[in-house]
Amino acid sequence: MTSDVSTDKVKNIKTLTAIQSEVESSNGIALSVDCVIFGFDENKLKVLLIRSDLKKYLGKWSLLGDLVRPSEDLDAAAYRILKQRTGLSDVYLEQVETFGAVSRHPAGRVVTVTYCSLINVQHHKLKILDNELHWHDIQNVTDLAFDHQQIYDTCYQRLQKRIQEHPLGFNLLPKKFSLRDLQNLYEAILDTKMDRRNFRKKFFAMDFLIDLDEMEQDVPHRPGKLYKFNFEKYEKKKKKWVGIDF
Amino acid sequence: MTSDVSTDKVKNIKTLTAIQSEVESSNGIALSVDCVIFGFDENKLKVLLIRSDLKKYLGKWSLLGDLVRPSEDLDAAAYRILKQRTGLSDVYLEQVETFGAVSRHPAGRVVTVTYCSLINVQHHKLKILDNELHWHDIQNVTDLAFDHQQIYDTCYQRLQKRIQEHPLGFNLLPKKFSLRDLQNLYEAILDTKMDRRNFRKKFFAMDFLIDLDEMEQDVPHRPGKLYKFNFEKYEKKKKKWVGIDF
DNA sequence: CTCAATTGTGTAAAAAATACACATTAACAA
DNA sequence: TTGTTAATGTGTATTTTTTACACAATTGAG
Repeated sequence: MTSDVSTDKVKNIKTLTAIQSEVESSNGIALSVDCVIFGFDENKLKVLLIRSDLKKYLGKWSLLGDLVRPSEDLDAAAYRILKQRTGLSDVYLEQVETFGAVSRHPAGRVVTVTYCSLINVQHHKLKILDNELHWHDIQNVTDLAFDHQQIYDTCYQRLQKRIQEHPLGFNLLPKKFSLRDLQNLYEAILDTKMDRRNFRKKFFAMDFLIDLDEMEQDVPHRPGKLYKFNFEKYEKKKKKWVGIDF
Repeated sequence: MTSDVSTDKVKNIKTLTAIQSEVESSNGIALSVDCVIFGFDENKLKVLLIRSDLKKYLGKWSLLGDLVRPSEDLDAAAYRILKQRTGLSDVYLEQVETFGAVSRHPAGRVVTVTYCSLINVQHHKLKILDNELHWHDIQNVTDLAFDHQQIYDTCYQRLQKRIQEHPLGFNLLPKKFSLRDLQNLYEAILDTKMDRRNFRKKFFAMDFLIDLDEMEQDVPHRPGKLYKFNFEKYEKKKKKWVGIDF
């Protein structure tokens, strides 16, 4: 883990204004990566946004992104952005869609490849030192800068779909969690209520949970058991995986 | 319908060599679109490929693609390629994934946005006049130029998945078809055998088939009924659509 | 007229999803 | 210490969905 992300930011992260000048000086199509970074905290699904520094979008929030460097793989660019902004590496990242309407960016022709990322807010919490960067409840994500609202909507829908096919949710939880935590997460992402007994049945049947023989602490009621996710077992089964159903 | 696609081609379609010089003269990242165009003929799933004209890939087959023009939307570029190559417009087209490894193209940095397209071979049949362009059985698609094998594999997997969630198969069939045709199509795409009775049951339950009160002609056995697909009804239901299961 | 090939149809069995209730545990307040 | 609160942990019956499976009817060909 790096010691100070804010320093990195000042040094390495281009502002949108800087991007603008780069795009203008180019005579072709510029390529960027934008990340929709999801987190889960206080039983709410959150997304990490930054304030736009373009005049046109003054005060609006936007996704985290940057231009792709000439000798950088696309995925590497997405990882770089995540690392710079959250200090986290080794996180879940999935390419979602590429947006390339001619006039989507006021600075010129910028095509953007978008990625969806799931991170564990506990691990990341202390590293946001820039007050222009905030976790937003997904309820309140409206009217983003550029075409970022559309991008965000697409990524959120993708997340909803993917989490019903693969147990990705674990990427959003701390290492140890209770089944209630897990269900809260699924209910937050899918925006539904589920039957507690059937939910447990389904997850136990999947057989990806390792019982830690520990209990929740400091809860004002009967504590639940804690589990961790069996990533190895999932990776093995993933090839043949057809899907979960909720 | 345009009268002569081959003329269009000579005038408008860049060769890969031409792309190469464009890429080399640029100092940034070039952006292209590649299309995986699927067809269905003689009960086999086919994909449209063209011979590479790059020395490095001499004799190998590659996907149909072109550079994106500076003032052209991404989707428009994909439609343009389809129109130029098949003469067809108004076809099913879906963006699949963007490939951007630094050295994926020998001519320089070219990031490519890939699209999957489904077309009706009957409508298109007469328009291939270029003998460097061919329909290939999907069984025989191996060792494509560039990273096109990977791209093709990704698109084929996507097709297999999508066709189990949405009734896209109709885009590959003629307007009138029998249930046997439909089942042959699904069996070809998914590479499985299905129970005839259960297959029929499932499709009738979906309620997207319009009985034309016509019969197959010139078959050496009892002829089957012909149907057409109810696109309007599907479009209405699509919003709430969760998925078919096969 | 018979043969070959394929269509069209229904039902029973198995599997999966859903609905639903009560005893148990720990923290806290009285 | 005891009762209250708020949640955990568990099993079964019902419904729905999926699967497996067989036989009569139709057409063209010989």
